[in-house]
Amino acid sequence: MRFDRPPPEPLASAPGFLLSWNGQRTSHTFAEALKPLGLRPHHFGVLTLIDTQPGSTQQELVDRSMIDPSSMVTVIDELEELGLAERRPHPSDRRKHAVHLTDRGIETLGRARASAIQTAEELFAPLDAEERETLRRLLRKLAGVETASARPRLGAD
Amino acid sequence: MRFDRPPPEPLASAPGFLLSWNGQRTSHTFAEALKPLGLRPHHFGVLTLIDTQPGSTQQELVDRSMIDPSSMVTVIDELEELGLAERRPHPSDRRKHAVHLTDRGIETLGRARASAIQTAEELFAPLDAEERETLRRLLRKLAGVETASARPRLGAD
DNA sequence: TATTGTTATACTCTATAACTATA
DNA sequence: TATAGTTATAGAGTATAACAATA
Repeated sequence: MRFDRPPPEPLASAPGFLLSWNGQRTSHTFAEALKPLGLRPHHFGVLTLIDTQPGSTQQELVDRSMIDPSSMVTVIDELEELGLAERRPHPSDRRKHAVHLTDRGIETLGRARASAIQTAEELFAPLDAEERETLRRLLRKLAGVETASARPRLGAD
Repeated sequence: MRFDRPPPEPLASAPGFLLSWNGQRTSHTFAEALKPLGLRPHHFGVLTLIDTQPGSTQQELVDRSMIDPSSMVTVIDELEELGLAERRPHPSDRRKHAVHLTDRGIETLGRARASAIQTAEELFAPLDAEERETLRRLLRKLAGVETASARPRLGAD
């Protein structure tokens, strides 16, 4: 699929297609922005989750990411090869690993976040601040995310 | 990716992830709905385009669908195998094919549309009519679709 | 020379099932 | 018996480049 021009009619009039197209373009653009850092979207997502809760087990990361277990193994393998994360023995269960970020992982996550913020800025440029907030609210409602009071948002990706 | 539950935080707070997730769920749900008819989303899209402009060349379908040329060959091959479309000689250029729907293609397209309408109804159930229209408007703007006056919309997919 | 359609191929991503070691 | 992690494998989907026929 090409994303260098808007979808032509009659596709652009179909709400389902519109949503798919915007979603795919978004993933694609973020993926491109992460490439210079040697990362793919899953790497960024998992780095973020480890940062949020250092020492998570792989199973916990699976639950919080919607990535399946075998893919999670690959992602963490790659993060280790890149020197961004490491598996440590879990204190109380020898089956589990406690996954942590390395110093370099923390640095790289910072750079990835900056890149994501800039990408989001470019992607959402056609919308003003109020429209962006409306879109976010509608997408959360559509996804079935609990809208329990005002959670702090991530701003970036 | 699993779509049977909403994405957990902090992913659900990231506008880019939200958009990707909703888009992927939408594609996935439409794909599932089309399976009983033996169709994939590309089949439905191309059937729609042929119906809109019978006798289109494959290149025209490529331009109007954002499907690349070699994939278009496969899609039309499959539509022919299913007895839903056929390549006819182009009246003025022997390199080209004029692609038409068969009677069965027209019937199947009708069934696919009905299925798409029902799927869209289920997907967008969390939003009321006004919210759906707002979402559609914002997604069109985000995609860069020209909002030139009121075009008739497709209602369905 | 350029265009239309085709073929062959390779690549990415993901899903599935079977296996191990521990509990 | 059940769980955490791993491995191997297969499948879907898509992109790329080379090619033949025709303009």
